[in-house]
This record gives sequence, C-alpha cells and structure tokens, in this order.
Amino acid sequence: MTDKFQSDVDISFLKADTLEAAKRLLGLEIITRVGDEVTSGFITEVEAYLGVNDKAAHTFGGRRNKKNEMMYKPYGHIYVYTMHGHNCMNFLTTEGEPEGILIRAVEPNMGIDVMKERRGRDINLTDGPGKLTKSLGIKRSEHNGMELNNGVLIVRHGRTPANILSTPRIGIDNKEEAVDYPYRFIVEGNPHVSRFKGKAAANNGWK
DNA sequence: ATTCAGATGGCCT
DNA sequence: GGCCATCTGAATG
Repeated sequence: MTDKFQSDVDISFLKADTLEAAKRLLGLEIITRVGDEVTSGFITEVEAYLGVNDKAAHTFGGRRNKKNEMMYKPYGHIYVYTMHGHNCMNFLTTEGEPEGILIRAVEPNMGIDVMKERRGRDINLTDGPGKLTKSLGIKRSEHNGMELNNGVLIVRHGRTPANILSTPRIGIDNKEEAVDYPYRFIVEGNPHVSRFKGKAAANNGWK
C-alpha cells in the first residue's frame, strides 16, 4: 500500500447517491500515469449532474448518442467529453441511471513540473475542468469509459475539507430552472477552484 | 478588478 | 450550420 499508484479507496460510495458522492469526492487525490510521468491533485471542486431529470445533464430525458454513450455505464467508470476543444472528466455514479460528477478543479500535488509543461504556463494549472484534464494528461481517446483504479487513473485518500460550500453550477446559463440547483460543491476557501476570488483560507481550506 | 470576443473541435439537426 | 458542463488575452473601469 505504499505504492503511490495503488488505490486505497473503496469507491462503492459512488453507487448510492450522486449528491452525497459528490461531497465525498472532495479531498480525494486523483493520480494519473502517462508513460512514466505521474501527476496528481486533490479534488477541490465538483458538480453533480442528475441524469434524466436534470435539464443541465447531457442525459436529460434519456438522451443517448455517440458523445454521451459512456454515461450509461455503471458507477466507478469515467466519462470524458470534449467541448470547445477541451476535455472534461466525470466520475459516474449509481447503477442504471446516467448520472455523474464533473471534476471541475483540483489542487496540484505530484508532478507539478510536468503539468506546467503540458499547460504551457506556471500558474492556474488545474482550476477548471478543461485545465485539469490537460495538466493530468486526460484524453477522451484514452480515458473515456475506463474504470477507476484500473491502472491509468486512480483515486487515493488525500485531504479532508474543513468546510464544504454549495453553489449553483457554472456555465449552464441556458438550462432554465436547472441553472439554480445548488449542485456545485467546493472546498471553502481553497484558491484552486474556478473563478476564485478573495483570500485563501488557512491551510487552503483543508483540516 | 471585471467583462468580452474569438478560438476551438466534435457531434447533432 | 449551430450548439456547447471552456479558456485566453485584450480591453475596460
């Protein structure tokens, strides 16, 4: 268990309830290995997408197509889609419902130099859904539909949030009543989240 | 500090 | 052709 690329997390909590699972993801460390380069970050921001009843979800009303096909896999799988030329990653939840959790931001931990190289800049490496996938080397061609902890991407116990804040989701202004659902969860006071303003909390909001 | 237009690429209509 | 669960740099105040 001292292997940095071996999971120590029982991901069965993803099976039960998407909103609860979203909060429990905060603080977990996502680790990727591409070739011999290992990069990782602690999850600081997530958004839940509640499937067929959620107008903001790709699977609203049971929509099913080439892009969202992997959303219909069971919990513990990864859904990666591209938009505007960027990759975004979700962890799937439940069995039988096309629900998932968008990973919107992480706090960089391992392999920061590699992330800087992949991103072509030294700051703002992982504070957005398209940024973190680029920093961690996550590609649709290699990660879409894969299972967590199978060798390309694992989660490990990381840190514990001191406080969790919920807000409306970002970037879904055209989704009618769903724009107001408080399905975005962040580690309060952590600066590595989208649109961060103000001052970082003590210890970046971790216990 | 905040706002905004343009880039961007895959997939749907 | 048009739509996005986005990002960036430039232009503002």
